[in-house]
Amino acid sequence: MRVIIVDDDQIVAMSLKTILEADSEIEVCGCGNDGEDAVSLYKEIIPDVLLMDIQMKKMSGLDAAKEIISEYPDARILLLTTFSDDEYIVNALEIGVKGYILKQDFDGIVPAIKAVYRGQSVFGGEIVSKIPVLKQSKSEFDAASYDLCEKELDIIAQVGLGKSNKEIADSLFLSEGTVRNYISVILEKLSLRDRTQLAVFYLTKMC
Amino acid sequence: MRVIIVDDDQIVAMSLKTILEADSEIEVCGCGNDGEDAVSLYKEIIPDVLLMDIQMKKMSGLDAAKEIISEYPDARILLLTTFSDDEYIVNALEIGVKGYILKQDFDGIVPAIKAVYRGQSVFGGEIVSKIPVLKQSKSEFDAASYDLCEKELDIIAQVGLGKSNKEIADSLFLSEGTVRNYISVILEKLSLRDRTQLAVFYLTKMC
DNA sequence: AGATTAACATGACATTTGTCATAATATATG
DNA sequence: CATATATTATGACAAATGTCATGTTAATCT
Repeated sequence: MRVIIVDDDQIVAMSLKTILEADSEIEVCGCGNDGEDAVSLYKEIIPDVLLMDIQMKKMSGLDAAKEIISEYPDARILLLTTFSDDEYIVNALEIGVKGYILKQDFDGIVPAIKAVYRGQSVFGGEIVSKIPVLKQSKSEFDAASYDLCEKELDIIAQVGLGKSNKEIADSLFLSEGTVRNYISVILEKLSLRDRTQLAVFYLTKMC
Repeated sequence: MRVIIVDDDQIVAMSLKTILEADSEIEVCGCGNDGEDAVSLYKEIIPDVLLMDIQMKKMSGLDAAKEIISEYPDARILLLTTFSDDEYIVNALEIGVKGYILKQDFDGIVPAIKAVYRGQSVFGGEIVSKIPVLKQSKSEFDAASYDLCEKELDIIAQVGLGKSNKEIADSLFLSEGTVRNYISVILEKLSLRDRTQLAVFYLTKMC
């Protein structure tokens, strides 16, 4: 299993090399220090796995990965990140990187490389939970648990569209005062303060 | 590293056991044949990793995973699937499963277990590309095209959280009247009527 | 220096909003 | 039938909101 290591920080790069070479299956066949190194080394050596830092001068790991994958779609690239609250995760997934793990997780790097080598994708720690689809997980909002009736839900939906009380009243054939009362009750039930918070609640919790 | 194996098919379960036990770091400390086994074995043994088939009679691997994770949120569960075009992937991610790989990928299972044991998440083959996020284009809202300055964007974001003028004023060290004026200008620029519409705009177009 | 502009503030005002007490009507339930 | 209960409505009131004209200060430009 031939691996290339690319990291801005010489010390980190050497530490990684030591860790990887302690495993008999792995051979470190190249080392670089920035994204441009990564691209040229990759083309020259065509390793089994490219282990690369994300934040580097000259060319970021993300850009290097993009360039490499555009030419070698099956490239197995494992990116290293420093913090788990990393916003690059979606970009990395879009580019087609095979892994994205925390640099600090020394023990995890070897198994991650092996898994990537086998064609799997690996994501460190909390990183998976940062993927937006999952955050906007339906959250299974339950109207019953808030004791909201059908009409109240109608009204909430309209507030969530930015409608005024008068507009809501007209569309439901109610008086404006009635709508005001409904909203007052809804705010009480949901422990909210005003219609703006209700709109925010609707859009973030009920959609 | 203590692992439980749960698979509908006795033969597969035994094969897996043989593969895993060939690795000196792994100890198979339990075997089951359906979701209910998985739940009871998990509670009894509390293994480091639970390796489980998805499709099983009595109780599916997905349901079992859900039940286990609701009680043990840190449970490391690796699900096995037969086909890579598997639609359960998003559900699995939402439930909080730590891995989802192809049963056929015999060579990949051991590294996958080790990576999961280290706290990483592993997804086999093409599975990652099935995650819907990747197809969603971000709205790419351009503040400049609406002629909004930095402070206005700050205020919009706070309206989008449901804050009152007073709260916004306090957080930005402005007077309430000033915030009112800012919002009045913002509404004009965005052709909106009130703060609720602004919150809706923010949440749907700017996030 | 004089003029201009940006950032922040005030006060007055109309409107909208949220709360509350109360009540009319219809429907259901005993 | 009598009594709940749900639905809708009113009016009064306070508070928050949005608009507008105007003012202050400090920085910038000519």
